[in-house]
Amino acid sequence: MFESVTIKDIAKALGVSTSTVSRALNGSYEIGTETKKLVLEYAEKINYRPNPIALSLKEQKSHSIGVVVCEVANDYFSQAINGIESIAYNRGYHVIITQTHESFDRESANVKHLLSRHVDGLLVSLSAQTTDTSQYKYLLDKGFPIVFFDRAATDLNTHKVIANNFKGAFEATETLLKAGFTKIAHITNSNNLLISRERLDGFKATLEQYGVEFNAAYIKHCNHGGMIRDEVEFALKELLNMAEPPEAIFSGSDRLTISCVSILKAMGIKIPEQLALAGFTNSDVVQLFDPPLTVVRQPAFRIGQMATEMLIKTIESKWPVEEFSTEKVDAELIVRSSSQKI
Amino acid sequence: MFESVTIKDIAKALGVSTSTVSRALNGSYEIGTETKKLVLEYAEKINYRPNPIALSLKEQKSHSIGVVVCEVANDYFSQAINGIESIAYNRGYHVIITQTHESFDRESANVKHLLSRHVDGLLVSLSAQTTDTSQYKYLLDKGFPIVFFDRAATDLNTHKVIANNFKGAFEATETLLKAGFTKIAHITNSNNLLISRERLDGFKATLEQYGVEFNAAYIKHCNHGGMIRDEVEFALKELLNMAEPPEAIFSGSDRLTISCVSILKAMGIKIPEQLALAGFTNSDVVQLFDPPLTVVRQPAFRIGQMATEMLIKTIESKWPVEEFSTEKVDAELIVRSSSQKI
DNA sequence: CTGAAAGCGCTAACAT
DNA sequence: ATGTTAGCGCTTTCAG
Repeated sequence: MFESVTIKDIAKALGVSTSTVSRALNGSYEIGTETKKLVLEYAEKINYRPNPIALSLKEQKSHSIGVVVCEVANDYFSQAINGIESIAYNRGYHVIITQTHESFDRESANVKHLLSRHVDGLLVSLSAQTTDTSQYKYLLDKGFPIVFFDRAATDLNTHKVIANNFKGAFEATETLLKAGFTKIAHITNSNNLLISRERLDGFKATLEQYGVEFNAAYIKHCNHGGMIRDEVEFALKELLNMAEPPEAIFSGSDRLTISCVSILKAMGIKIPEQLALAGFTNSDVVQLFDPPLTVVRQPAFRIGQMATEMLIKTIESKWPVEEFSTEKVDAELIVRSSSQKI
Repeated sequence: MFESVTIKDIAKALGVSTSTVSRALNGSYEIGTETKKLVLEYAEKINYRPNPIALSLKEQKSHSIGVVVCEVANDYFSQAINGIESIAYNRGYHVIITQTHESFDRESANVKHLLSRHVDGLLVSLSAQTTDTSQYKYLLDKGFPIVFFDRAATDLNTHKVIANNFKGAFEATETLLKAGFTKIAHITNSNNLLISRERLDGFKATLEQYGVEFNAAYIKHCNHGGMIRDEVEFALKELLNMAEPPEAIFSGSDRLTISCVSILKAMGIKIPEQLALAGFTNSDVVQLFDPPLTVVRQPAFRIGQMATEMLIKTIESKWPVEEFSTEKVDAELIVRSSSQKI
């Protein structure tokens, strides 16, 4: 490896012991002011940097946190990672990112891999396929710090940071209703995901409040979260081929919203004339779409930051954490023309 | 830390020495078949995983690679990181990502931070502000492995993976010329970046080949690479206020292309009727724009993979690497309506 | 074929 | 106030 200065080099150069150097560097009181100054100056001069690996071995901490997301190349997650990174960096942690590609097996393998790397804690957003959360339960029971963000597990007692999905879905549905649509379909991610269930609940609640009857045939679950285009296309075609096809769609995830636009365009369906659309997405370019999209945008950066703050707090807590909190942050509805009645 | 099984536990349980266990685990030949089997089985049974931190300390290798990019929340870089991750994961390396936000100071700090973390090598894409590459020179001279991707330094002798920027720019300009535009402006990133210079060269070469005179006033450099919207807006306004304003724009980066569309829309300028557009971007949703965008798309995922393969090869090379190669990969021109003459 | 011991860089008792 | 030493988990001479 690229050679570097050790505490031993300093000790030798100054004719003191390594422990003296260590004490000086760590600002211990039981050391002479003179010696301390000497060591500090010399260390500065030769640009000494403690070896984090040695520290990790000693402290049994790696100062790294593992991140599990479905994919990096996704507006929501890349923004969240940006937030995670910003906090972790400042707190001296580094971030190891892994992707599940919505597969439970990949997710399990990633968690194992991260643990074998001795990460100090985990920031996870479940894959769409995941129903078995026992590996997390096992870890949490042992006191291992885990914070879920966005896609949390319902049955696990730990810190969570999630968007107010119910409210976001409510507002999106409401804007569609207010625009004059009553036959509204909802295309959403796997029902395994809590976010899907919450968004569906928000959707239903809005209909109820506005006195519109709920039609179960208008709900389509895409279990791969839009990763498979055919799945979305199939759902869309089924909806359009109904005796009474919907007039509007509320889509429940980043990828689904984009897929819907893409597929409808390819099919020659005009938005919003033939089918209006409002959906969750964190893409910042949807106002440039044809038509500009009405979206629910989550504060992904902030969510990443909050989750990381909670995780580091848990990691650095002296006592086993027993009290867990769930932070809920509001998503923002941005109304544009895709949800307007022409 | 979350407890884990060590070689010592196995040794104790089996009544052998730690070195025997180590040898068995590492498939050394100087060990009895019986003992070996015993150890292997027991290790398997109790799910033993070697401590990577201890290994790192011993081997003086961290099995991690540092990545320096301007930002994660950018289509090009998130795709590249995806590629980096895919290779690194398979080769047992983990990836530490840092962002410069186009600032030289952040870049320097990130490199220092990564080094203090003892990464085994660096994958870097320079910030738009960077002109001083002496820190990399210093490291390279010491034999430290660095691979540049996308935004490489000209004066440094090391591995590089870049897109064929000249060709990409040539084709984009050509499609504009063939559509019938002759007054073409070029908005690009800081001239500090080699990619900017190569793209400008490609632009000039096309004009020359098609016998169109080059007009220096049609070249606008945005030194913050589109991070600052006003900068792009100012450039665009200057162009439009010229006595002979351009009929088309060729934009030289992801962020600039998107910014141009966004600003022109806000200004009420119709694309391509009033101003046609073709530009570099890796966004996968630009065909949904109004109008669908003509773009040069780079194989970012592949570039990330190649750079990582080269880096790991260099890291694991027994002998100091003296021969460096520059891999050039083709970008793809995708023609859509933003570059058509109406 | 196997065990003992040193050492990677650092900290923290435990001496002096 | 400073030095000595052990130990974190592992590999690797060096003995036997």
